[in-house]
Amino acid sequence: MVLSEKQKELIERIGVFHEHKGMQPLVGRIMGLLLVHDDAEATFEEIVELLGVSKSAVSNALTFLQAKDRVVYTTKPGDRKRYFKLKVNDWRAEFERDLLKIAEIKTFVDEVLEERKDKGSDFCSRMQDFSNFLEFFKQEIPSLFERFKKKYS
Amino acid sequence: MVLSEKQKELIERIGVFHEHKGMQPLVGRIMGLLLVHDDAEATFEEIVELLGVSKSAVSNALTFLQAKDRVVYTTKPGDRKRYFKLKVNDWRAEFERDLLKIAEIKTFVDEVLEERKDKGSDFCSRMQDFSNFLEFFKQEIPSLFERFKKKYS
DNA sequence: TTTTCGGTTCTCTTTTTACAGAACTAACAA
DNA sequence: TTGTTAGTTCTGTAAAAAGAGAACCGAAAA
Repeated sequence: MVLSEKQKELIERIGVFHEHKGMQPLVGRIMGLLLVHDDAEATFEEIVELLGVSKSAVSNALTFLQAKDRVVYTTKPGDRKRYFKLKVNDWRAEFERDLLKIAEIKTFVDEVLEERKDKGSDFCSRMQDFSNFLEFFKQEIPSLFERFKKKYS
Repeated sequence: MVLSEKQKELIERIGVFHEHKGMQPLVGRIMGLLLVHDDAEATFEEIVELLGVSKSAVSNALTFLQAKDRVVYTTKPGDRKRYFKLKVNDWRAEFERDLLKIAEIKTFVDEVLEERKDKGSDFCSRMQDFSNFLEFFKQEIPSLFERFKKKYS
């Protein structure tokens, strides 16, 4: 396949978005490519050609994406190539991981509170509020998905 | 003040946590310092000395943190120094920003869906589910904070 | 069994990041 | 008016990240 201008531009923007999340440039662009690719999957060679990067870079990026459980590959009978695709089925699990990750700060908030000597201070009480909220938030996550499921069924 | 071993170690861990979120090392450690600092605030000079870094690095990091609305400074009469502290009051706004940020992917999902030609495919329908969920999620955010408020009052 | 294909690994280069250090500046102080 | 304080800005640099390119490797094909 050949990428349209619109597709190329989308890939770049999706790439930058993921870069801001801490991923390396090529990783983000590969995710972009797999999203806009007409077949929703691509071979190793195709990725190299469509993104104009080296085999080594693609190899490393794909290894990373597979380790992070974001990409899988399938094979086809009589074809040695691997067909890489995003695990779109798993958006729920992935999103849940993201939510838990941002709530992870609770660990530090709690440790800080334990360590501080000014327990009664305004500072500590604010931090305690935050910690309480984070606990509440974590507990709310499952019900969030359930409520969504109920709404769309 | 002087930092205890436990405080130093906490600062490093908080620093690394923020690094993983894409912030530069010193920015994360300054946030850590302001969290564990006995006074919950620190002067420019103190930050330089306690973290053992250069003035320029601290200046840039503080400028960044203020631009991101994470840190403010106060002054005291007859004292030219600035006392930098975290905006702990704003944890709610900050957390909301984080949530909106991870939901930002919806923009791309929707653009991808618009661009794709295989509208009826399994791939597209999964992506549409995800987009619907993200919309639902964004709408749920205010009520999340309200429910928390109600619970703790 | 040799060649080809599909991908990996290693080494080297380029680019970017993060910071140091010194010069600089604005405000106040002596 | 000169000096001091508190911080900023500029320039250089060490280290790390990102990727190129070539050598390599294993499985399958010829």
